[in-house]
Amino acid sequence: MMTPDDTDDALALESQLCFALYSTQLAMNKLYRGLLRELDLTYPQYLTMLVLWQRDRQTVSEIGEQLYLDSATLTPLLKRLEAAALITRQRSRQDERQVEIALTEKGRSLREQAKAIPHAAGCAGQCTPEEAAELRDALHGLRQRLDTQ
Amino acid sequence: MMTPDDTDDALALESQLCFALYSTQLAMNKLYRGLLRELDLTYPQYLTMLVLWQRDRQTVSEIGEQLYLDSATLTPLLKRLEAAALITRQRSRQDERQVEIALTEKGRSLREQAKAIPHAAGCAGQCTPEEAAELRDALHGLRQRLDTQ
DNA sequence: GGCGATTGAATCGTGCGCGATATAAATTGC
DNA sequence: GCAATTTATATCGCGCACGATTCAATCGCC
Repeated sequence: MMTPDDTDDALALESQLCFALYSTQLAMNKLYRGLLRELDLTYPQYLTMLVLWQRDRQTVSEIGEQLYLDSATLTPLLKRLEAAALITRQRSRQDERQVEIALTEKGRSLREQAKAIPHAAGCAGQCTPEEAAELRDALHGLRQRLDTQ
Repeated sequence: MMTPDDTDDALALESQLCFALYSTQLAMNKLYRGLLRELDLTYPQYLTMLVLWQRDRQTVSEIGEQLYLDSATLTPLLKRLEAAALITRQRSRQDERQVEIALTEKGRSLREQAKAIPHAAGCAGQCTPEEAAELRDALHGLRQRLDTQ
């Protein structure tokens, strides 16, 4: 049976997946702000460093593909990482349109301090590795379906 | 057995729940940008309207408690909703520190157009209601654990 | 009644995200 | 070989988020 406010329920804030995602991301951001304070990184800067720690020397758009960010976001962010002496930005010789991002020694060595962060975050979320992996995979699945729209 | 790069795996971008959350939220935001274009609302503005459609006449901090946002974010956002003639902002008589936010007739009537959005978003995410509810609850649980840290 | 503490909103500064546009380099087509 | 198109990055403008601070109103306490 259809009640008059079935559509009301659909518009209820707490019933919506999108708000669960939004507010949890806000909380996660807050958590990482604290964890990253002593590394002097913002959360998107940390993600960028993760990408470079996995593979050094990438172009702006290669980094962007992995983070789902474009140059309008990355260029200023990378300039700040450069100002912090964690990376260098240099035009490619082969293709002058591209800018190669490379870690400095300081950038590489920051990785040691960063190693503690995933575990600290896991503790804060009070997730077992299995729970975390399951939720992660569900989110990646959702993102993929959203991306292909 | 411990391999030398166990910690490397922990720092891998795609292995991290936080990045799954981050990138899925970016994708969700992009989806809503499209859906909300004809309502002339941003996504945080839409969430604010959801709060007010559920209960009219709330103070800035009451809205903030539901959205997990503070006045530094809400005040300018609410001023934009006021400029769009969707809400009014008025100092409370009883307590002059508070500002009461109320829907205008235009704000109330926008709800009719918004009714279509949750369903459209559900289709885009290609989730069954059950999947969506399960993921939503898992996220709310995580957020709660993150908040109480 | 008066005064220090608290509360609610606003303001300021910084750093994302991203649509739109610009610019320069490389590639394609003829 | 050169004009037209495409590609990679940068720039601009706007709207969040949020830490830090300010300011006025209210509360608590004597």
